[in-house]
Formats: sequence, C-alpha cells, structure tokens
Amino acid sequence: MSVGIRHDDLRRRNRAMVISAVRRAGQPSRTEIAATTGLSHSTISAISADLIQEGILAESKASETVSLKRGRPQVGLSLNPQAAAVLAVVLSLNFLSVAVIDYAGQVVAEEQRRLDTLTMSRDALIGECVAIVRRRLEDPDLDVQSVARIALAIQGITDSHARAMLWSPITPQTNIAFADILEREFGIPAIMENDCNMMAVALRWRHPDRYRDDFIAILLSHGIGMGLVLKGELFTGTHSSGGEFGHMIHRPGGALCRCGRRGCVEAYAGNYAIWRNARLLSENAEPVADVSDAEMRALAARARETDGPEREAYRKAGEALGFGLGSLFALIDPAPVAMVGASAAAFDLIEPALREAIAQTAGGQHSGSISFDTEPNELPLIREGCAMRALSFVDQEIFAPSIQARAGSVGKNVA
Amino acid sequence: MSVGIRHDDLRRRNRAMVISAVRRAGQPSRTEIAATTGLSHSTISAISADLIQEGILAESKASETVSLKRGRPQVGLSLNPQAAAVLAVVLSLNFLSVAVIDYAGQVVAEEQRRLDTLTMSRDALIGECVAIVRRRLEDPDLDVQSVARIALAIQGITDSHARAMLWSPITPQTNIAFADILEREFGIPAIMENDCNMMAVALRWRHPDRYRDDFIAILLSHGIGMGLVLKGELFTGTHSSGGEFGHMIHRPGGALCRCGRRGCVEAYAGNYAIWRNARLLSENAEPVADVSDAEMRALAARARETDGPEREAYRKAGEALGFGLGSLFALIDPAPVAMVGASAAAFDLIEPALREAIAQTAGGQHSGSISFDTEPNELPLIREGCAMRALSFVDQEIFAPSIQARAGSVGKNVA
DNA sequence: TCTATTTTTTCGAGCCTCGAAAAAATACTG
DNA sequence: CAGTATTTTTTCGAGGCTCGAAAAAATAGA
Repeated sequence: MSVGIRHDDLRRRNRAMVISAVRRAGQPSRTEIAATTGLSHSTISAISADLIQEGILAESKASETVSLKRGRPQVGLSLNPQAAAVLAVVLSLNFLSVAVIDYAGQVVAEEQRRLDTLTMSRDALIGECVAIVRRRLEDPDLDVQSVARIALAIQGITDSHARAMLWSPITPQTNIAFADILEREFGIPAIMENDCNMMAVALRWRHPDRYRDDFIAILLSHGIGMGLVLKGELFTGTHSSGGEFGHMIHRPGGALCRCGRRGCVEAYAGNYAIWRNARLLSENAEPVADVSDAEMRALAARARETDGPEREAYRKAGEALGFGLGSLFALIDPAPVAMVGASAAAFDLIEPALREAIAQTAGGQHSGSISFDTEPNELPLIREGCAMRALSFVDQEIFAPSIQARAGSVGKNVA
Repeated sequence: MSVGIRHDDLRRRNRAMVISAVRRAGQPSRTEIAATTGLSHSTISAISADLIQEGILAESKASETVSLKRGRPQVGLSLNPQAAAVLAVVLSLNFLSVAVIDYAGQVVAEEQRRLDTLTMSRDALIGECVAIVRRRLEDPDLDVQSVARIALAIQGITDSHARAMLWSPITPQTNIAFADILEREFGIPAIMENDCNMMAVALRWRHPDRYRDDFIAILLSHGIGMGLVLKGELFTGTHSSGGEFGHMIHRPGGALCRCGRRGCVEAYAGNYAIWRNARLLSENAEPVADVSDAEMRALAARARETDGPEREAYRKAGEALGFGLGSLFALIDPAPVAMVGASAAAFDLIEPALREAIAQTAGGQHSGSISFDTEPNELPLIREGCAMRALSFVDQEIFAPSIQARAGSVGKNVA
C-alpha cells in the first residue's frame, strides 16, 4: 500500500517542483514559479536560494528583456548547464548514436556509428554500446564526475522497470540488461527505454500545447511502434514497455508478421508489408529484413503516379492502421496522433483509407476531429526524449533526493 | 501543471491514509497502522485520537481476540458505522436497485424495482431514479443528515468526470447528467459510474491478493463490458469511462453489432450474437433486444450435449474474446481476468477457443499463465463497487478535506 | 530627488512529524 | 499475589517546513 508522507518529503517534493518549473518555463522569475506551483513567495525564495547555492540553478544576470514595467525587475532563474550532464544513447537498426547533454538540455557532444545489428553477436552488440559510451566519457572536455545518468533507447520491447531489453527486431538477441551492464561498467545510473516512448516524451516537451495530457505517437517504419501518453503520464504495460500497437490483431489469421504471428497491424502497415503487397507477393511471404528508405520513397512515388499495386498496398496499410486506431480509441477514447518516421512522408497515401476505416469503428464518432501530424525524422525525437527522460531523473532523484545526503551530490562540484 | 504541497496537505493526506488503512484492514491496531503506512507511532496516535474524537473511527472495546501475547494488548480501530452513509444505485436493463450502506460498509436497507428501460421516456427514467432515492432517504430509520454520497452505476458509457451517462444500451436516451440531477434534487454529492468499472473496484476489495495492481474484469452479458485496473488505478478513457473492450474490432466489416457498427467483439460474444449464431441466422441479422437467462442456459446446455450450431456459436464467441484479449494484451501486457455475468456460467464452452485464439496473439507467449475466474452474478459486484467508491470518496474528500472546515462536517453529528 | 510599484527577502507564528521516554496494560514467575 | 518482563500507546520537546505580513530592494515615472 502507499506510504504516508513524512515531513522531509515535503521539502523534497517542493524542490523537485521548483526545478521542474524552471525546466519547463525556461527562465521564470520567482514570482512566476510561485504562481504556477501555488506555493508562497517565501517558500520559493527559500528553495531557490538553496538551489542556487548548490549550483543547480542560476540567476540570469542579463536583464535581456528590457523591463517595461515599473517596480523591481524580475530575475529569471535558469538551469545551470554545468550542474550535471547526461548521456542519451539510441540503438536502432544498424545504427548506434550517443549524445552528451548538459543540465540545461543542450547537446555538447555526439557520436554516431553504423553497425550490422542483425548479425552481431550478443557480446559484440553490448561491446559497441559500452565502447561508444566510454569514448564519450573519456572526452577531455567532459567532466566525468558530472555525468549523472545514461539513458539508452532501443527499438523493441523493454521491461517495465527500464532495466533491460526483452526483445527487439534489430537483433536476434533477447534479454539484454543494458541498464545493469552500463551501470556496472561506469558506475553511473542507467535506464533502458523503448524508442517510441521516448518519441512521445519528446513531443510532449516540444509541443506542450498540442501534446499534453493525452496523445499517441506512432512510428511508421520497418515495423510499427507506439508511444502513448495518457492523463499526462507515459503509458507502459504492466510488465514491459507495452503499447505494442503494431501487434494488435487486425485480421485474425491474416498476413504473416515479422513477429511470427498472423494478422498484426504491422503485417499490413510496416515497410516490409507495404513492400510485400506492392510486389503482389503472398501474405505468407517471409518478411524481408530491411527495405531502404530510397526504395520506400520510390514505392510511394509510384503509388502517387498510378493506381496500381503500390497504391493498393498503402491503402491496405491505412486500413490496418485505421482499424487498429479504432480499437485503440475504443479503449482510451480518441486523442491527437503524431505519425513519425520515414513512412510518415507517405502519409498522404495512407490517410484516406485510414480515416475510412476509423469511421467504421468506435472512434468513428469523432473521426472528423481526429488530427494527424507528421514528423518524418524519428531519430532526433528519440534522442531528445531520451535526454529529457534522463534529465528529469536528475531533477527528481539526484537534486531532490529523499535522504538529506545532499553533501557529495553531483551538484556540489560546481561553484 | 501539478501544484506544490502545502503544509496542511500533509495532515490531510496522512489522515486519509489512516482511514484507508482501517477500511482495508478491518480492525488494525495503531501499531499495525504505523507499520503499513510507514508513519511514526506518535503521528498515528495523534491522528487516530482526532478521528476518534470526531466520531469517524472507534475503538473496538471487546478484546474478542484473546490476546495470547504478553504486554499491553492492541486496541483495534474500526470505522464508526454511524459516521456517515452512502447510497449505491444500480441501473441496468429493466432493473433499478438502490442500497443504503453505512460507513463501515454494511447494507442497512435496500430496494429493487423492475422497469421497462428500453421504452421509457427520458423524464420517466430520471423520475424513477429520483423517486427510488427519495424513498430511501425518507426512511425514518435513516438519518438523512448522515448521507454523504450517492453513487449511481449504469451499464453504458459515462463521462470521465463521473457526472453523466453519455450512451447506454439500456435506453435510447443519451446524455443524462444523473450526477447533477441527483445532486440538485437532494443536495448530496453524487457520481455516475460505469457498471463494469464498479465490478473491477469490487473485485479489488473482495480479493486483494488476486486482483491488486493489474487485472481485467469482463462482463459477459447481453453486451460485453470491461473494467480495467492498471497500476492499482481504475483505468478510464480520456473523455469517457473508456475501456469499451466489446467494441474493439474483431473482424473488419464483420458481424453486425448492437452499436450499429460491424465486426466488434460484442457482435460475436454478446448474448444476442451467440443466440444469433446458434440459430444460424445471418451475421447481418438485426440484434435482438434481449435474450432471457433461461434461454441462454438452454443454449449452453444444448452446446454441451451435441456438437451443433450452439457449440459453434460459443466457439466463435471464445475466438472473438480471445483475439480481443490478445490485442488488449499487446497494449497492456497480460493480466488476470475475471469473467463476470450470466454467460460466465458457460465459460467452459468459451474457454478452449478463447485460449486457442490468445495463443495466436501477442499475449500468446504467456497464454498458459493467464488465469480466468468466473463470477456469474454481476449485480452484487456492481453494487459493492459502487458502495466502496462512494465510501472512499467520503474517506478522502469529507473526512480528510483540504480546507480545515472540519466543524460542520458530516462526522460531527455523532457522539 | 521623491514617489509609486513590483519583486524578493526576512522574520515570527503555527503546524506537523519524529524520536525518546513515560505511561498503560497485560502475561509470566516464583 | 506481588513483582517483573513485555508490548502498546501516549506524552513531550526538538526540529523543519510553509505561510502571511512586513521590510527591503530595485526600478520607472513625476
């Protein structure tokens, strides 16, 4: 059962709230923070004095915005970039990237690498990840002491504790506890997240107006992934990262999916499925390992030109996505949808059939009001989500810890 | 954004926690409460002294359990039955029932009534609900002042604020703001809940070991409903009660559903669908309004006897439920399932096809470990859930209010 | 230079929780 | 049956936290 609130929790939570208000608002004054948090000015004053003294926040000296109002000008508070740093590692098909991000959220260094993830051994895969992190940590420009968190996003299913990859389409290996491995290797807290969940996290930071409490991010790529935010919280399954939208059943016993089952949404809407249908191959044909983006673009071009099998393939994809979304909407009610990934560039080919399908489902009552945005580039989004996830952890777990072990904290080695 | 924690919230939350600990544990001693909440003995002592003084809790005088241990015997704390009362109203097809429940959760009065909900006018339907509540409130044995909450459960879709029925299969009427109507009529806070959600709430109270953080309650009746608890919280949609499992799409363009659409799970697994298939009627045949329980029992009996269309009808029902659950499991991961309602008595006919279908879906990896319980009687469950929902509200909103307006509270008119 | 205005800090009051010690209530012991 | 051991509950002072009010700080306008 949930635990009572101890007296010291109070300060901890309010500290976290102030930090989070600053991260969200950019350069809010103490008065603004008091307004958004509902706490009194005196409390905000006390907490921010602590945070500044600890080197977590800083006052923005420059009164860049010329104060037009009378009275004492507001002093903006901002995150001290040097207070900490985090690493965002993204592992996707044949591709590994890492970015070092300062406490204010700016990328300070990055590195990318092509791999052959599908054929690599378990040790090689782990080795590459460890190595790329090590290279970044050995960068003389980086104060290793300040690195407070490593977040690794992977295409595939992760466990609900954000420790391990359970299964992934990018490698035959399963059950790799990346978070534990990195933690042991570098002594830095690490987490392992699902890539689509990180897309959703990033969208929430990028467009807080459009994507706030309830929305859906769908990755249209070789496979179909989903990140879901409900009631302002990232939705995960009870045991895994969950939200395996691509493997909801569209047609029982239908087309062969990459996962080995039949009739999944992905078996109609994933790149390999569109490719398979466009070539008029059997639905039982083994999914191909990879279709290049160029090839998909050519497919889309042909679909736009003539009403041939390519157009029909996209239509089928739209239908599968539409019925899938319809079933999803039956459970969670309609919400804004962001279509992310290379195939989002072909969303014009997908949308008509998708809307038609949705109209036949429980979500159909609102089909007019359902809006779709597209964002063809998933990688920056995933990295950004990863970084924000890691930074939020630092905000809450390190700079607002439950124990008063504030001495020796990462923030200390500043000013 | 979320709001900071004020100093007075602290006491409020801890009060709520103590009350909730007592409601859950039955007659816990102060020491036990301290252990489960993690608060100190002194705090528990102070809070429970307040609560006893206010007439919310009471010490169980009788040391019924002969203390076998040395030392000062524990004094059990219990809820004072007279501290408040709530009304649980359940409106289902052709049936209206109300129960008065004391603060300790015991039914102290009840009344039931047959109606013809399908043909009643809007005003008549509202009138019946208001009237049955009025009769209970006019009961001389009841202290009207102590009635702190009315909870109304209805088969159908309610809004996410628990104010109104949006749509229901039991009446052609839509958008009835029952909660507002009852509140205005009687001046007592009211809520409007979905029946299947209340089933889930009740299961959680009844079997906290089996149904705690994540589970699914499915109503197998004329229609198919679902109540879902995820991460210990009742799951609702973003705009409505959500969880319309029965209207997830099983077969695009398939059998005609009561909701007017095609291929919903319900169009294969609802009583009317089983009946339709058992009679070898077309999948396009208009769903019948009602099939009596006796008729369904006869159908089930025939299905058990011979391998005819009846058995096939149940098989199809199982298949639809299985693929539906499989898609659901793709989103939320597998969880224990309780099958509730008259047709749960025929679950033996449904289960084989259901398991076979699930095995073909993303949930299939765990198909062996998924357990199903059956509970044929939904009404007591719904009422119980309704009552607990209302009582929890009293616990938290009235007996642990955010403002210190403790004078004049309902608890005051006791001792 | 003085006044009005707005932001931020300071200060004392009021709560709340906690730990330690005391008090209360019982079982065991000889 | 009195004394001791044991367990539960209450009491009490200390320490923290937030709050409101007042003071201080910082600026624009007169």
